[in-house]
Amino acid sequence: MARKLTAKGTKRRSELLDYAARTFARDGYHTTSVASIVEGLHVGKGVFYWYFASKDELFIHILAEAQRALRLAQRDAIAGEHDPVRRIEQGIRASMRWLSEHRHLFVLTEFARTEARFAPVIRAGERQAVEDALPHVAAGITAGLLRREDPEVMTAAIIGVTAHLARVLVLEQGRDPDRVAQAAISFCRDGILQEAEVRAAAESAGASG
Amino acid sequence: MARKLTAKGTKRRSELLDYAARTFARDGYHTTSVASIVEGLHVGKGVFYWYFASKDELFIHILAEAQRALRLAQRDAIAGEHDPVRRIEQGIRASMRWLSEHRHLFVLTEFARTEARFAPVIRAGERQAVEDALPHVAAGITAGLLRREDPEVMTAAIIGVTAHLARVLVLEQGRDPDRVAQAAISFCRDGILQEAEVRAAAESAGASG
Amino acid sequence: MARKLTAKGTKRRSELLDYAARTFARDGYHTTSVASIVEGLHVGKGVFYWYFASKDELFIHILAEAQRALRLAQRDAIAGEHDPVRRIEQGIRASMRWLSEHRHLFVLTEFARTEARFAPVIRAGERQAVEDALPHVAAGITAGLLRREDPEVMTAAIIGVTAHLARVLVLEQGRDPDRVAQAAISFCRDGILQEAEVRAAAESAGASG
Amino acid sequence: MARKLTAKGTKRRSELLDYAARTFARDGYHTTSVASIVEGLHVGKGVFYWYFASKDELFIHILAEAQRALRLAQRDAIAGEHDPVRRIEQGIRASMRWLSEHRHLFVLTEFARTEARFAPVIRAGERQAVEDALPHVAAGITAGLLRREDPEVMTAAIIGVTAHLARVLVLEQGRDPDRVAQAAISFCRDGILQEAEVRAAAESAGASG
DNA sequence: CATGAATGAGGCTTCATTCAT
DNA sequence: GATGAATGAAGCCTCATTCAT
Repeated sequence: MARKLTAKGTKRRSELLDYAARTFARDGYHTTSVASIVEGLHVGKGVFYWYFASKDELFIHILAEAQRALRLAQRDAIAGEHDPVRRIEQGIRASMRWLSEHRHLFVLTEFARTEARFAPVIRAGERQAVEDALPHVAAGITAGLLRREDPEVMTAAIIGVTAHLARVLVLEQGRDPDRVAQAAISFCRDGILQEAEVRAAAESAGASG
Repeated sequence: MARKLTAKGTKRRSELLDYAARTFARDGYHTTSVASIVEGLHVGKGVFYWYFASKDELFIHILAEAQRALRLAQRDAIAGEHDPVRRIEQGIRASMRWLSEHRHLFVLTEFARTEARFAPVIRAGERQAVEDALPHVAAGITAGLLRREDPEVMTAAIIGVTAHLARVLVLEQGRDPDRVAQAAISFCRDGILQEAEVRAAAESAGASG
Repeated sequence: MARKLTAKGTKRRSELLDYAARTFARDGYHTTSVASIVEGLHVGKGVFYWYFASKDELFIHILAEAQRALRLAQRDAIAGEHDPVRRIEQGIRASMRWLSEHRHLFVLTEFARTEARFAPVIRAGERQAVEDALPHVAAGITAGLLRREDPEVMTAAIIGVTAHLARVLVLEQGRDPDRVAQAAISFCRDGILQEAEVRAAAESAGASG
Repeated sequence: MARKLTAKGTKRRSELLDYAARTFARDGYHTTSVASIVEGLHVGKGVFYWYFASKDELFIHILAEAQRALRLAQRDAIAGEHDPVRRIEQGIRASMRWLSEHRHLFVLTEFARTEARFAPVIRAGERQAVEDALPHVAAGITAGLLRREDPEVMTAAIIGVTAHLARVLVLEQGRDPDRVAQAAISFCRDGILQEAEVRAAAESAGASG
């Protein structure tokens, strides 16, 4: 494609992208037909194929755009921040908020991973996300702020926690994204284990009790 | 359905279940046709519908069976264990191993979540998983071994870490599941933050350095 | 076919015929599968093909049997009767009662007429019915009891009235077959027109009124 | 459905309707595949489903349209006529002619009655037909022109005679519809019985002979 | 740019019939 | 005689895509 678009054309194109994304997310990619998309927008089928070469291409556009937007949100969030730990925290907060506000795009990402044609797009995006976060983790380790563990593992774990809590607690259970972000941060920072001293106190109390 | 099956029939049914699961996982559910399944097994198309009412029904069987099997593996893993923390650790290890050994079923689960008719199955399974793990987390908190945080959040976070590391590090990168399990456990136990004392030492060293 | 059947075999065969006939009538011939018939009788598919060469053959048996039975009922009804008009009346009564008691067979006959493979069976049966009734009509004309009209037309008309009233009033509306038979007889005998004298009286009354 | 159709589209749609109706009538509804219909019209399979949601829906359209057309023909036929008896006669004539000219639609109606999903359409149409004719019969009775019998029964009988003679004498035997209509009228008006006086004369003659 | 119409491969499912045991 | 299993042609329908206007 890469057509030159008029102002109206640009608008049409984003209408298509947005409506398709929401419909794909709600009904599934395969379950949504091109016909239903153009019907939903009250336009002819020609419109669709004027702006996009194929249904697949449209979907890949949606995915790429979503990844770009999330990355931007994360970048903005850590812009003025220099402490590695707080950068990570801000990243988690921004991600949680973005996933909450663009839940339909989140769902699409999860689907895309399961189909051979789209998986590479997602994997590339995820590698990118890891590469974006890795330096902060590494810096945190170097600065002695973070444990001396494989930084790639740590990064992946943080992403995993964030995504899963976003899905289960925010999207499915409807909890407040900022609170869930805080919980995710707390979990990632300190884990689940009680601090040694407190634990010792509790144990002696338990023994004496 | 619910036919009476002979020994041969039972075998055929599992062949179908297994072959279909692997093919769905490799090529995607929608991309795999019933025709290709029966061709792959060198049987007539009717065989499929002798054992299953529909492609969807077969898929739901696969999902349910996978959830049951993972749950059994987890149950076995914590059988002889009474300490809540070690129960959680064993659960993570067992899950990681199972997901690594049944990666195709893991992939299917992730897809199923993205389609309205299958999502309920997955969500039910996940609720079940949370309910299974929750008591141990709660017991750990009561015993003063775990931080006094929302146990449901903790449980969800643990599941999120485990699943994500399984996918990225084990399935995609091919790392050893037991090592990844250990990393997941370590992350979940202690988080990423360096212990306060070490941190203090590092900071003073950094200051003096 | 034409197997020699044991007593048990004969029973099985009529069970099949009866169950199939009722199911065909209720659900339609094409809509009823051989599988559903054997399932309904809790037997294997082999049973079906042991007694009948094909689904079509079974159906044709049902049709032929139905026609034979109706014909017998009619024959019995006029057995002791020698007056042509009363023979016709008794024929109508017997038919109405039989159709009411074997409504499922009636429905099948109507369907069979609409499919090229079965239509000839029905038409043959109907020709037979006309041939059976024709002599009585002809005798009635000769005896000066019936109008001097084309006897074939009269016969067809009588059959038409009987069948239609059976379907609409007895089967659909659930009226009493004997009453409907009486109405059919009355209609066939005298038509709808008021007798001339009564009509004349009414008209003069209307004129004076 | 309920599409906006262009002139060309409207034409296509009627082509489909007409061709399908004739083919269904000739070969049977179940025996006629959608594939054979579109092949017969030299169009792609999609065309069928562009205009109709399903084979069943198309068929129901055909039935409804047929009923509407027959009703119109009847209405036209009695338009200038005020005498109840002549209205009935004209109705019979118009019906006979219409059935003869649209024999394929007649056949479809008869089939439709035998399948659960179509039967309601037919029954509704038939109720309509009875309701249309009933007033004239009732008026005839009130005016003293027709016998004082259950008008619904009379109406049903008239319809039964007309339909049956149309099928057997016109469609199957190829007789002239107007002559058959006349015979039907005569039958319905006067029945089969010879008038009393003629009968008496005949009997005395027979006695003396 | 846009529309309604058309294409036709391909998908899911049914089902009469046959067969090994 | 009888069963569960298997066959595979054929049916209905969907849908991404193309095209004439």
